Amino acid sequence: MGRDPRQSEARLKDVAASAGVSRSLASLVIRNEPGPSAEARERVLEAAHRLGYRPDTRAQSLAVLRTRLLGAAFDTRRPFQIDLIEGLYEAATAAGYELVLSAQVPGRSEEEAIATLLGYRCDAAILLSSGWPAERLEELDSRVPVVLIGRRVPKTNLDVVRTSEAAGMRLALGHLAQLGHREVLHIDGGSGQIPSDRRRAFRGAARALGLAARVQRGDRTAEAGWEAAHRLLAAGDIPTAIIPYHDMAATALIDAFTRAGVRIPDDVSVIGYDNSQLSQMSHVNLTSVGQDVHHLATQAVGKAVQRVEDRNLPAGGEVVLSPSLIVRGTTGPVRSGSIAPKPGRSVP
Amino acid sequence: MGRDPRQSEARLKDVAASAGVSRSLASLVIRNEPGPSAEARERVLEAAHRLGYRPDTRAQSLAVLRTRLLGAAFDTRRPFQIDLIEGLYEAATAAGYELVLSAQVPGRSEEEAIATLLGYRCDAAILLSSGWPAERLEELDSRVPVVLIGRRVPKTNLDVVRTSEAAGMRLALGHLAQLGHREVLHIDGGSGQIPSDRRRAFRGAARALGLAARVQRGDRTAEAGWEAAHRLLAAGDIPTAIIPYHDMAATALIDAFTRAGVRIPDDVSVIGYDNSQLSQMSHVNLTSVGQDVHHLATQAVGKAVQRVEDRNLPAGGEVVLSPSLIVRGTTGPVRSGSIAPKPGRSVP
DNA sequence: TTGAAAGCGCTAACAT
DNA sequence: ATGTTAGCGCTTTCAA
Repeated sequence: MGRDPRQSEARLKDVAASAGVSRSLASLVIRNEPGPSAEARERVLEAAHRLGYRPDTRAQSLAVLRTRLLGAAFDTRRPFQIDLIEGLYEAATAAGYELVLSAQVPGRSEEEAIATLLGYRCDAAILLSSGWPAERLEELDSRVPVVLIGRRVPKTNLDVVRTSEAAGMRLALGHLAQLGHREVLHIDGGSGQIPSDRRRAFRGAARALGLAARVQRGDRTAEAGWEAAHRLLAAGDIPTAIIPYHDMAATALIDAFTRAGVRIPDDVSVIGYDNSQLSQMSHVNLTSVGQDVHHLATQAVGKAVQRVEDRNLPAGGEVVLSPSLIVRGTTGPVRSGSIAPKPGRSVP
Repeated sequence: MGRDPRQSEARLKDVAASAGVSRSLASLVIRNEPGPSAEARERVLEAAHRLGYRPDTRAQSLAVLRTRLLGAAFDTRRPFQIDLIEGLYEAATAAGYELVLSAQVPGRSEEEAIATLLGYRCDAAILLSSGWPAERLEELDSRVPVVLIGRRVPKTNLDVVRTSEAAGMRLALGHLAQLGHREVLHIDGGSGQIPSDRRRAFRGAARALGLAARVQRGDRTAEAGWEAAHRLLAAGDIPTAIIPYHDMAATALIDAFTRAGVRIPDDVSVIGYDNSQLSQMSHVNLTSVGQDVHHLATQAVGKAVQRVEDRNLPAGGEVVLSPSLIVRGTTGPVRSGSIAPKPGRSVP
């Protein structure tokens, strides 16, 4: 077996030797701790640079009994979580922690994603997509501080950061009511805590505003919007305002309607959910209930860090943020007169 | 400072003690190595389970001088790379490695993403989105085996796995030619290695097929498609076939056209690039040149692992895969007669 | 301001 | 089949 042609990774020892100082001195310099003389500092830094030295985070964390690592488990298939990742990096960095990602993908369960995080011994875990029941989450939380984003976990005191569904629906339906709409339809997200909360919030807000509320079953896919549109077209029963589960479904629904000659927002107003990159694209231009990703991420990291730094702290319960409504081009005043969709293509 | 109320993480030592065996025996059992008796095995496993033991990957890798970690640097803003991640997890797992992700996001440069990976001491780095020049990549490769996905790096022998742009454009333009199109337009992706390769491939394929080729400047955003469509509409100069840079741009372009009363594919055929989840959505139903994500990921992991296991191996150059054309609903036979787009909305 | 020594959790080579 | 010992790269007392 031949020797590695590649120069083996430089270690602190090498840097110290090369600079002619002890390892501990070199260590202090590298971590920018006070102590070493300016001259020693310079020599060490020079050597480190010359050798391309980079501290080994494993050894480092092993020695200090802390990883300063925040684990984040997310699902590649949920665009909203991708947005969240961006905010988490920023917040973690600001708090002096590193973020380590573990993805849930088809073929890699939440189970595995979380197990990996535990293997890294991250100081806390932030779960963006947990479908786990309360008990499992609580058990996990007894091993490492856990913060959930987005999802309510009833009957527990787990750390949760989420956006108020009730407030979101109040904003959305309030906007529609103001535009003169009297009947609203929600295409829901199927089963799961968030869809169910959102559904309930929809009903509650409609009742409070005196709007007639209808709910149609859907799921978390874009297809659900597409199918709902076709169902409505087939039934010839098209409400003046629709709130699909999220932006993806809303976009698909709009597309189906547009192709069928139903005009948005002239005939039907549509409000999405998540204010995702998709909704922001100018050709989509979707009115949407936005979660404040930045704030969500900051709060989650804040909670995590708090529990890491004071390990006596128990889980702190929910932080509920307010959403905002971003009014774009898919909502408008209700038009009198009936809708006469044309089947088939939309051009004369 | 109070004591941690949380039971401190169980260590191998604890498991061994609890099972009444030595650490090395416990280690063998945990790693499922031959040696320990069935009875000892059982005792250790039981203790491990009871204590919720999970090996510390840091300590493990430190001891074996290998992390069995494949680092992947990607960009959250590029949907194609998200798809790739899924494939990489699968391939890495199959090869007995773990995948560790490091994202490039607005506010976190490629620089930092890669530095983090080096800190983890991953055995090899797979770069999905490198914009680095050849020299920097070569220098990095001298520290740790590097495999690039997607991007050609001229004049080097770096490990690269990519899809042939030439073949992709041949497929796309061949399909269009067969449908009777005589003139094709490419909205390009601006500057960068991939856009430039793709542009050149477009021109080459058009020439070979005897098609009139036009190229319009764009960039890597969806907006570029939207804007291109409006430019064409304004100029009243709409070709019968268009190949935007990627699916996102294609979708935006189609949307702009549809709203203006230009029918797809009746008036204009459109082919996207990437066969992304977006293009697969039934309401988008976009004919698209697909890169084989699974194959791309497998090859990249294969190359990485090869160089990890035989560290004498030099970088192995390019692997170029063949794309395929997924024909969906946005391409059709060229129609005789001129296109008369209606400005404004699409319904009578 | 600097150095020596112990230890973080684990594996590996070598006893027994 | 099982235990002992040294060491992975780093930080951290503690002494000099």
